[in-house]
Amino acid sequence: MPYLDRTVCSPEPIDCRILTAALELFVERGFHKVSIHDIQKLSDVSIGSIYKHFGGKEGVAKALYDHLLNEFDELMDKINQLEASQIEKSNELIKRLFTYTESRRDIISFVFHAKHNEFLPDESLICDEKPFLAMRSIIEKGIKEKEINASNPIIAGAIIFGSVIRLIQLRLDGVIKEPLEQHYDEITFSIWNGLGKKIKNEPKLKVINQS
Amino acid sequence: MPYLDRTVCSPEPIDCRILTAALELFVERGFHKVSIHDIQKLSDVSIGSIYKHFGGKEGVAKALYDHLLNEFDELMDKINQLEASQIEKSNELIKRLFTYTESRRDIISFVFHAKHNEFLPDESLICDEKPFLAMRSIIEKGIKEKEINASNPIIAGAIIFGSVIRLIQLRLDGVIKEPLEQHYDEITFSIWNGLGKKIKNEPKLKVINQS
DNA sequence: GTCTATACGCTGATAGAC
DNA sequence: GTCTATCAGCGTATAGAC
Repeated sequence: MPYLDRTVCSPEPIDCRILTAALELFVERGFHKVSIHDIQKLSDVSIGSIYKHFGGKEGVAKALYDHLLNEFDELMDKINQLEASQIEKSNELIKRLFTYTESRRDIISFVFHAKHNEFLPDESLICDEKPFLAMRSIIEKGIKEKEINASNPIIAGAIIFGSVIRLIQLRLDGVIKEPLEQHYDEITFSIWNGLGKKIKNEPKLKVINQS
Repeated sequence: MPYLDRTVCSPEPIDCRILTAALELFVERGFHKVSIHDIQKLSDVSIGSIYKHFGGKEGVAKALYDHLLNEFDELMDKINQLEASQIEKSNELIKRLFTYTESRRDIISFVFHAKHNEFLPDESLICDEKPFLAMRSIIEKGIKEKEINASNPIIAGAIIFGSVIRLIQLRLDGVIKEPLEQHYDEITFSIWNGLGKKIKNEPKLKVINQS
């Protein structure tokens, strides 16, 4: 996957150099604490060129956002092409996200850790973007096919990927010391089978075991 | 609970007026898009006074942060005084958070939706603050007392409260249309009993039913 | 303690040379 | 297409009157 990477592309095209530098800075300091001059310095591309290519700082952020969402969407396509149950597809996604959290933390950080609406005001919510709709659609199918036991796909999605995103954030913040891959089995098991022991609604549990 | 509230305190002390206005603005636009002049206008307190009281915009944000964390900490104290299992305590917290999300969305938004490290650089991570440690401690006890079935309290906490925080965010963003209280039963059930139907590790499920 | 007016620096943006 | 020099505006912070 041709992710933006400062170390890989050496005589990179100029717009790639800009985006790569911007990603690094945005993740490190946050959008608002990065100036055009900072991007200019790190990318070694003149301010004029930055304006020519992207029309300003917001334009750089938007291009970066679109580019990374596109990469993420391609990943979702691959996952959707798998011959697998919806839960297996979800788990594959979780595994890949954990791997990227270690290998490309800047990308994961920008997509999942940033408050995009603060610097992309016109942008629709990230959860309405294509790859996130694909995620939701997996959950919907899972519910329809009685694989996932929930009444509402949005809520089910929030529970599943809320957990995953939180784990990723804690890992990025250094609260979790070990790579998340290491906890993959426990996490997916917990998500799909629950953490609880004391069960109030006994009847419902039986539904879970049935079929 | 004496939360900051513009409508309640009418001839408020000056510092309360500043904090209340700041909270409103920070939540609406985000910290970086609010200027001292904006706070001055809304609070109707002069810039000089704002500097005297809080030493600047960051100072206002820090005071707000401390104040709200303190309120949250008092809530955790109350919950910890309940004669209840750890799961019941967690559920009580979840219920209260859902209620506040409807009644005091600004507070919830500032505490859970903001990226504090972007404007409070020296501040420790929010998950290391007192009330969050109290949350973690509930989980730890739950695991020790074999109430919660997990090996690692941080991961268990991430799964439980990651879900909850995500739901709150989706509610604040308007993606979830109904008040979360309405989904409380389904959510807590899903969190504690899992979403999955196909269970790979049959043995572990039996452990869940036991005792 | 509270306020107003002002200074200064930084940032985004442009114009024009190469 | 790429760059440099420069400008205008905003936002923080202060000094000093009341």
